[in-house]
Order: sequence, then structure tokens, then C-alpha cells
Amino acid sequence: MKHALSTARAANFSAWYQEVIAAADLAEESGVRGCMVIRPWGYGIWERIQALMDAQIKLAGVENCYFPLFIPLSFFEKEAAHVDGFAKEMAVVTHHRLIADGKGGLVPDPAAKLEEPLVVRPTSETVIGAAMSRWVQSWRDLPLMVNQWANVVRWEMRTRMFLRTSEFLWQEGHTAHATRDDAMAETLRALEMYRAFAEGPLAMPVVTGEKPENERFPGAVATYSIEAMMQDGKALQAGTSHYLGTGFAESSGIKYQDRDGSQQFAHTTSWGVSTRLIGGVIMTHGDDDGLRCPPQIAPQQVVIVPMLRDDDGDAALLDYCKALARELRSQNAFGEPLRVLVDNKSQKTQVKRWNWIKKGAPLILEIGGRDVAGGNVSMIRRDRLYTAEGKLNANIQTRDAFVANAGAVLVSIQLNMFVDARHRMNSNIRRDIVDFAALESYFTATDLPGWVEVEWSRPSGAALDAVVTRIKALKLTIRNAPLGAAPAIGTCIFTGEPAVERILVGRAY
RNA sequence: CGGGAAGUAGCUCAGCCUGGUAGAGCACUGCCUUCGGGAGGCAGGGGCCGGAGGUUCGAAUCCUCUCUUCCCGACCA
Repeated sequence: MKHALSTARAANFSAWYQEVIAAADLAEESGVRGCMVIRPWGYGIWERIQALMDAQIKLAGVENCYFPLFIPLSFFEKEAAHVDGFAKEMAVVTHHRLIADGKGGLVPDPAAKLEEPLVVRPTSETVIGAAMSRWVQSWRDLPLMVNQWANVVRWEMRTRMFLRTSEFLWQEGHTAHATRDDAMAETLRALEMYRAFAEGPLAMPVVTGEKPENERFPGAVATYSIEAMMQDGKALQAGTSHYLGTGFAESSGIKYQDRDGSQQFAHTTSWGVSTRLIGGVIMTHGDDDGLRCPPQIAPQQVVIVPMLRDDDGDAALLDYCKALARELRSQNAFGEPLRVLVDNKSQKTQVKRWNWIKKGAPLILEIGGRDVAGGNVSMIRRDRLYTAEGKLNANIQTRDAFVANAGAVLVSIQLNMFVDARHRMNSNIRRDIVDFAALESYFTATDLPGWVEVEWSRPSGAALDAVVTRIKALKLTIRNAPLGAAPAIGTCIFTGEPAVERILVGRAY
């Protein structure tokens, strides 16, 4: 069987990933270190993610707003742990004017140096905290829940498209509450929103859980994550939700007067998902023919390819296709009208077919003169591309039958993709490892190790550092302590002490 | 930040050692034959070889400096 990509997942997963991004026209290098150009098909996926997630955010009573890209350096200095976490990766603006250097180039004008350097936001807790301190006076002002869709910059040492870029797009929710319980409830609500979003529209199964102390967001009291398993068995942290305690409120001055007249610090949260989700979708659903785009986030769900032949029949063929597209757009799937494209670019049918396969359009319809005459369509399902014999699985059916079923077929593709991915994740999590030697041999012996769920005593500080160092030698990290895990009943595989919870350990992106 | 590698056509690269102002494949344009599993033929368009300096009659090629990017590690959504 000949595949569309030259690199198979099994041969070189990393090279395959890069090839999918190029072949599916998702993004490309920009010439600026670590920054990518997101192309229309890739950005279309992001717009779908935004649209669906934004609706959920608003449903929870969170309001959108926008804060500046530039943050005064002094804002970061207020929260010690926070600045420690981000200092190493901040882009800083120091001048506001350029002058000629006399050699044909431009240099920052020394006379135009900023009084205070501005940091390009790596995250917005500090500016939003400053605003919240103005907006919150009374217990009646709480909860205060805002979100922004924005770009942020983190000057990472090593970048990978969508997974870790210097600049990335995300949403960041920031909330302030009167009590710890309220803030914790919001933290977990956001986490659950992310889980449902990943497993719904993205068809990407995840494990929700709490991050260990060493993986916490800088300045957070507790960090929760959704962790997805990629096809190479590695974990991808696909979204995080943080309970920030009163630390940020204290440094930003988010205070309210309580019912009894006393001044109290608010309890804050923050939560975010980014364009990294697209990387997760690629590595969850992609195959050796390119991307498989879950129908709910596919910019186009049905792509109609008229088999144009540069002759008199083309006009009738195009009419047939356009009429079909109109009819399909009046159908629904997932409670929305179908997104349908007629690809009438003057290009060979076969080339267009494979381009759409590589882009992962869920349904591709090839329509030629014979179909027009017979009232048929020839349908390719991206999730069932080949027959058992390895032939391209083109299914001819009547146009009316296709229109009537299209929405249901898309729903079924979405579900199939999720079920397949969930099966793969679940069958690659081992829960029977009870000592460190077994963990060690497992991760040195297996090709596709996936994750291991073990019991531990939740050590802290130096004891935790020792554990981290020990598993680092195996290239392992603690992903999270799954919220739904069984209670711990044995001993910690690291310390031998009585275990208190179960954690997932695995390799990660 | 350490270790590699690379900058020549839109893309992937050859040419450099042994200086004589550029090539291939794919892509692109036109015509013809094809057409329901990525068709073929013919004819074309497109690059001052990352930048600056130097050596030389002459530099993609040799020398110096410089900029940038990619890959592998340590750090992170």
C-alpha cells in the first residue's frame, strides 16, 4: 500500500510529525527563530477550537476582555516564585526608536531607552491582577471571572511547531473568588471543561489529575492538567488549571471588604489551553497519509472534488456540485450546519484528492460525469481510507442517501476517532508495577512504553527532588495524580513508605 | 546554554576539494495525448549562490568576519 507521506510513524515519529504539518498545510517556519506561520488550514482548526471553547467559557459566566501585550517589568518582581519561573524565558522591550548606525543598518536609539523595560507577556496573571485590584472592592464583586484570547511569548530553548513555539496563541482564564472553596471549585470546573473539550471536539482522550509539586505553575498552590497520550506513547500536557491561593492577590492587592467589614485577600485561579492542542490532535489522530481532522474541528467537513476535464461537461458538473453543497449546508452535525467546500481549483483530481487526504478532511466526495448522470456521489471517509485489500475505499452511493446521512456519518467518524484513541491510551497504561526495579526494566525493555500508574508517598522538597532525579535517568516525568485513580493501598515505589496516592509516570513532550 | 548541521530556483538538494559569473528532481506556465488509485510527451519561465570584507585578470567555489535557521540534549503550555 502506497501512503501519501514518505515517513511512516513507526519509522521516525518526529520526522513524521514535521511532515504532516507541511503536507497538511498547517504551518511553516517563518524565518524567525521558534515562530511559525500558521496557514489557513491550521488556523481554521484553531478558529474551530476557539469558537467551541469560547462558547463553553461564556456558558460558565466568564467574560472576555483584552489586556496589553507589554507588561512593566516591575509587575513581575512582585511575585517572587512567579518571576523565578519565567525570568529565563522573557522577551524584553527596552527601546522605542531606531536610528541609522552609519553602516546601512539600524540600531536602537540610546536616547530612546525606556524608563522601565517592558516584558512581552509570557502569561498575564500580573497585569490582570493589577486590574482586578481595581475592580474588586466588595465581596459583592466576587467572583470576578475574565478570559482573554491572546498571543504570548516564552523564549524557549528548544522549539517544535505547535508543541513549543516562542510565540503561541492561547486563552487564559483568570478568576478571583471570596473563598478557597470557591476558587478550587472554579479550578476544577475549568479542568473538567478542558477534559470534555479534549474528549469531545478533539476526540482526544485525556487523564485529568493534579501535577506534583515540582511541576506546578510558578506561584501556584495547586496545578491540575489534562494529559493526552500521543501515538508514540509519550504524554502531552494539553491544558492546565491552577489554584493560585492568595499569593497573587497579596502581591497585586486584590482585596475585598467582607460582610463583617474586614479586609480579605481574594483567592485566584488561572487556566489555559494553547495552539499546542493542534499538535496533540496531529499526534493523536494522524496516520501515514497525513492528518485526520476530527469533524468537529475540521474547517471543512465535506470537500467536494469535481472531476473537471476542461470540456463542455464541466459547467453541468460544477452546477451539480454547487447544488449539492448548498443542500449539504442545510444539514446539521453536532448542532451546527455542515461546513462544505467545492474545490473547483483547476488542478488534477488525483492531486486534489491526495491533498485533502493529507489535510485530513473527514469526507471527500469525488464527482464526475457518471455521477451527475446517475445521481450519485463517490465518498471517501478519511477514517476508513483503505479497504482490507489495501485499495482506496471509495464508496459510491446515491446523492440523496449521502445528503440524508452526511451529518450522522460525521458524528460517527468523530466517535470512531475518539474510541480508537481511547483504546490506544487505555491499553498503554500499566497499573501492575509495584517496585522501582520493575519500572526500570519496563521502560528500558519496551518499544511503546506508554505510561505507568504507580503508588507513591507524595514526598516533598528534597525527597521529591530525589525521586525526580531518579526517574529522569529513565527520561521519565511524573505526569499527574489522576483524579479518578483507585485509592493507594500499598507502599511507595520510590521511598518504600506507605503510599498515599497513585501517579502516572511516562515520557513526555 | 552545550553539541552537531546547514544557508545556491517556490521546495528538496547537487556543484565547492581541483576558481572561468550556475544545474537536477519536484512544483510552476503553454500546447498535445490522457483521465474513476498521485498520467505522459514537447516547449518554456524562474536564482546577481545569506551578508560584509579580502585574495585574484576572474569567486557559489579559496580566506576572514558576521547574521540566520534547523536538528540532538538540559529548561518549559
